[in-house]
Amino acid sequence: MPELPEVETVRRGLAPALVGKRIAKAKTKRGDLRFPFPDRFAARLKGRTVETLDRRAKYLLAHLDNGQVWITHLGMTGRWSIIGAKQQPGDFYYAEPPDPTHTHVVVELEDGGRIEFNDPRRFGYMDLIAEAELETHPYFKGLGPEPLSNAFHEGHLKKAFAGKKTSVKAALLDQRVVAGLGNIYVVEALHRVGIAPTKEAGRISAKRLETLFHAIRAVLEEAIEAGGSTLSDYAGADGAQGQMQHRFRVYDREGEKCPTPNCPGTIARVTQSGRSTFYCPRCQR
DNA sequence: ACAACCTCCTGGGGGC
DNA sequence: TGCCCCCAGGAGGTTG
Repeated sequence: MPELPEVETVRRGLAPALVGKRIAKAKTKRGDLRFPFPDRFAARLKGRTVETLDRRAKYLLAHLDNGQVWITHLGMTGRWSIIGAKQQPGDFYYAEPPDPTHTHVVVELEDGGRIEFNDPRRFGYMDLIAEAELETHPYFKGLGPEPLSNAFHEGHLKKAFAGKKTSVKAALLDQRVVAGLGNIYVVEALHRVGIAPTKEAGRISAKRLETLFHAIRAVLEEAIEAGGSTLSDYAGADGAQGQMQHRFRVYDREGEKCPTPNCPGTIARVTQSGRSTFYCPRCQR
């Protein structure tokens, strides 16, 4: 799924269609995604105005004018699309609708805009939460810092990894350590700094953790700039595919030559807790 | 506390 | 062409 850069790309694409707009009508096409929709979900959206569209970790947060926050998690294959024909430059209604078989939520805005949520695998979910309960809600309680915010800083990983016997890859996938990383960007960040994904988190020097900190920032920023990564399902709210997949150094590149200058290694694939890890055994230690 | 494994679900790709 | 198996960006849950 959508990791942080993909969710951020969706947020940026969706915002012009949604922020400041009043919801004329919302419709769910089934009772559940990963979880059941909250009670009277569609009725509670109707008539509300979206004040801001934020992101926390991999969640989209639409703050409504009644103190409620409309949450979307995209799961593995969730997409928000702004539907309609582009009439003139600056219009933001231009996505081609994805396969309607898996369109589960349709929201019509009072200005005539329409957005659709599509999710073949239905690992995504939505919820409505009171703003005052956001921080204590199970979705958000315990989430680590936003990696692109000041709350994530050079000393953070040292503190978070201290004494951890788990692999550095598992540690970085743990949303309590730092929020928003997923399989792809963890693997990419580790290659950039030459740390083996299997390395015990608590045994990495402070100096190397500093370089890792910078690599995490860099890879996420680059990915956002590239509009995220499209492997199969992911697309921005305007329907555009991401471009970051062309810049992967190791992800899904098993058997290819290691891109590190002068490294004679070959990218390997191993399984760590059921997920694919790609890395260069030669230059990642 | 932690690792390994399983689960939700659908679709695409490779092998035969 | 078809079938079967494996794999996939998340993440919560259960075991041991």
